[in-house]
Amino acid sequence: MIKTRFAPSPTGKLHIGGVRTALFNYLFAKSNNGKFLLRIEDTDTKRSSNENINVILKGLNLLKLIPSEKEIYQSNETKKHVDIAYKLLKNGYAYKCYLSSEELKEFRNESRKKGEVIKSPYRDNLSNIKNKDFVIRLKMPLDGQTIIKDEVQGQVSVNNSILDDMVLLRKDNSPTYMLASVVDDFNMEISHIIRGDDHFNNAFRQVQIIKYMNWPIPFYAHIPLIHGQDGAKLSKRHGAENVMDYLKDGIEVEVLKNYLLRLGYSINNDEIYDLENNTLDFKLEKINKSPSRFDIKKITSLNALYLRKQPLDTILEKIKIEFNINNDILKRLEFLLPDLLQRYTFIKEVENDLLWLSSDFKGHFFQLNQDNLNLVFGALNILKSSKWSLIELKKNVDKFLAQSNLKMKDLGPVLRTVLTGKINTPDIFKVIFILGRNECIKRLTKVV
RNA sequence: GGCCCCUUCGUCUAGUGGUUUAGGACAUCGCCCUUUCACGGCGGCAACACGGGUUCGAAUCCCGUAGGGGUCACCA
Repeated sequence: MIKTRFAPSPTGKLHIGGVRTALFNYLFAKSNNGKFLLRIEDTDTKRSSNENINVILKGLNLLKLIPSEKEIYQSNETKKHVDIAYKLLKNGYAYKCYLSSEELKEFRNESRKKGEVIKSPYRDNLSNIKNKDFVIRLKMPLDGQTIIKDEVQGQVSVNNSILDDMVLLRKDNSPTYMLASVVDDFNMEISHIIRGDDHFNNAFRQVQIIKYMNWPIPFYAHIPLIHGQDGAKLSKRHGAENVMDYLKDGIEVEVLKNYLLRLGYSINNDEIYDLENNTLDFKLEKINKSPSRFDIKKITSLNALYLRKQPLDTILEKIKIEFNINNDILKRLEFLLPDLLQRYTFIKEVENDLLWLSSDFKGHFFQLNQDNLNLVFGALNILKSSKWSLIELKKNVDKFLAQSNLKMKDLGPVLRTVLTGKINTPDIFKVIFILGRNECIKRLTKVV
């Protein structure tokens, strides 16, 4: 059974890169009739917060990236992690290191200069030192190579000499991420670890624990990071890295997911792939290896495109949920929505139109010059007498314009401004038609 | 600096040795449509990082160089 997991640490908000990782994990699991699990990596008690956990939970829910099972909290698994550390210690695959942080600092400076990895002098020191704090470190193999067959990166090998004896258990007996994550993945029977490229180097070190424990080695897929416009790893300074911000700004969930997917994964030449209603045969090997830049302009235009492609009912439902729509408005909105949608980038733009769509619309006071006043009078006459259909209205207006030796461009903008208070709306005839005779006369009369 | 990865229009990408005058999308520019704003339509600008090989033939394979990124914690 294919099992993937998304394992965020609640030390920050749910950011765009995390969402993409979650999405890939989700898609891959679903494509293979597998399970998508969620594990909260909250072992860093100082930086983790419940608030962030809730943001992650709510965010995934909102994005419809819903785990197959209840989420697991890494902090609840601590005992298992510690047990493994001691088991490794007992079997000679790990050792107690008594280096102080000052000593360690010195070692680091030196090793950095030499381009070597820190070797703790306690690695082979078997004498038991009492009454002193220690950490447990993993005994990395000193020679040979470690090979990872990564589903995205391909086969990559690294000399074991560059692998450091990473800390498994801290001085306070708490497990590090390096240990905890491996143990949890084993216990959760994760078959495929799909995570950010920034973890790639960790894989070579973590796999040693797996080998020492004789556990099955999972498939790895390290996906490239998303970069900001400047080409560097996406971070706070690039503005909204919190997904909630994009959603608040009006990006639709489906668009966000679509864009994130297509950033490094292409489906033919489709700009929008309907993830909701289609099953995608998601293949890890189709993921591009190079990082890509997040382009707010593109995702914005995708949003506009998406609105135009959506069934009207879907959009209408969303509007109804977010705004107060009475029957008056609803009738008009339903009629004009297709035209309106061609003008929107975000659904929330409807708010401006809801104003004049309402019979409560007070309008604005316009000081019209004589020419324009005459036009309004002319229009009033037509509206009072015309048969109320789009065709008849247009016919009568055309007749009036011909008689007055005028063009539509003389009349249209004037009517639009008076009737709607806006300078851009759908076809003015449609506006007039759906507002209705009384409403139009009411609004026009106000300015004469 | 060590190690690892990457490199097609400004950006996201298609392309897996000949079907390619390198295709699409966003952005940008121009034109058309036009009652406004849009939509839409048509068109322009614009890329295989560089240098060597391999081959009858290379964006596609190999090797260098350059550039970019990631990572080097008792953070995750």
